[in-house]
Amino acid sequence: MSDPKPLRKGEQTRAAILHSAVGLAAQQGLEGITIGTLADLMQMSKSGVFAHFGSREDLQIAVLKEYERRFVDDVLKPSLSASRGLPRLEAIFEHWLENTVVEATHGCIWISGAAEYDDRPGPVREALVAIVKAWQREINKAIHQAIDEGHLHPTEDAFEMTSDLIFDLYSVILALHHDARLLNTPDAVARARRSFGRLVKARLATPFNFSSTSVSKTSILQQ
Amino acid sequence: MSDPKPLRKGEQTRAAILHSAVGLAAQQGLEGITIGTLADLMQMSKSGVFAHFGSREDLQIAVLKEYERRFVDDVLKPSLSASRGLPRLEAIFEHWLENTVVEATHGCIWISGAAEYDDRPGPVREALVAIVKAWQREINKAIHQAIDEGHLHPTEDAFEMTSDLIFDLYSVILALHHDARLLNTPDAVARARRSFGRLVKARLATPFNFSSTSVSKTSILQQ
DNA sequence: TGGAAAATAGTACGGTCGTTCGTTCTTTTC
DNA sequence: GAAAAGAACGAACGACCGTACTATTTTCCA
Repeated sequence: MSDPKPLRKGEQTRAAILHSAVGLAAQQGLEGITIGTLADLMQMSKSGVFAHFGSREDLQIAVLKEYERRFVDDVLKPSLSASRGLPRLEAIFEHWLENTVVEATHGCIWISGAAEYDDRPGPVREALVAIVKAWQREINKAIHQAIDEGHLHPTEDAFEMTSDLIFDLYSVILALHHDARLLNTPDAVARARRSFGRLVKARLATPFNFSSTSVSKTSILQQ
Repeated sequence: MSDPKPLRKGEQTRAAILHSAVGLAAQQGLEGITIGTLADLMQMSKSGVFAHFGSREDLQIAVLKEYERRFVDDVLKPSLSASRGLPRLEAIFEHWLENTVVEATHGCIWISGAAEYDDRPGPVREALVAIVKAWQREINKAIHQAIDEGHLHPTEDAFEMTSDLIFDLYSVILALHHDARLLNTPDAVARARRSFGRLVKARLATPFNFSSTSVSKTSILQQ
């Protein structure tokens, strides 16, 4: 599984450039990425930076994939230690929320990318769409598990219920990103948590007396 | 009230440029506005276009204000004919929704602008923030009227209830914009309408038997 | 440790950008 | 209808863009 090769120099710098590029994209957007500024940041020549990626477009796609890798590490993987069902769904949302607005971070490039590429066809847009859809499939899985575990109540149309919930969860994150970053609303995080609580509450399998044994003590619902 | 002056030539072209610029911004974003492309669009020289606005930045701000003017005309004003309270709130949401994803339109520049300027200080960002906040104040007013009319139920903390509802309504529009434009989800509009229905239903003053006399027959809740 | 291979630098090219400036054409006013 | 004011043009600027090419330096392995 682990690669024994001692990581050649080129791959090292490539990774370092990619690291800077992700940071740059989080501030300026994917379209804000520039070979020149990246070269300044790395204290390298433009051509030195350029050589590691075939083109600016390939660089942008590489940034998207690197961001996804981090997202999986920071949001999805830690949530898998929570038990299947509602606790895991809550963990996913909480990590997602923190990843979206935490101080160090400068915005989610999926969200800014959505605005940048929704009217601009091409490989970057396609990569972005594929990544977002993959993430929504992960949420979908977690919701279905919560139904299977008897935590959430499926309506007659289970597909509609699930996709509506994904829509609603995503919408809360989008609004959090909007309010926290554009409007600087101080309690945007609290609002997002309350919204999540309402969304789940309305879909609980056993309303108003959901047993605390099957849900973690630190459930978001109890806040 | 009406201006008797017969609208000088310069003001005419300025308005025409602004019209094109709003369309351009809706596709490419405010940062996608370029004096050159605008000049091509208008079949004018770059300097001819430029002369009507002191700078690109002033042009961007002018575009924001023009878009706001249209938004008020297309979303707010038509909703004022619905009766105060929940019917008007529903009308506002419905017009807002249609204005966000209707075919002819190419995205909402407040939403794309939020992603473009959330990390970029300056006059354009300030103008955008002021406009968004003004719109949220309008929603706030409509919600308070719905409470006063006895349609919506205020919790103990009325301020929190109101700002949470604004957050939730805005979030639905953001997710609609995201799903309809980036992901091309075919039934995004239907999902958004259902989400709105749930948001209102959970806050109704008289749950589950809300009299149809005080709410318009075509209430979104009945869909 | 020498020589092939990889990584980085340097330079240049054709574009586009916002903006400036002086000129010319058009509209308005008396 | 002439004079004043306004509107549009055309060319040029400095800056930055992505990319192509060649030269130089560094890294790696036999």
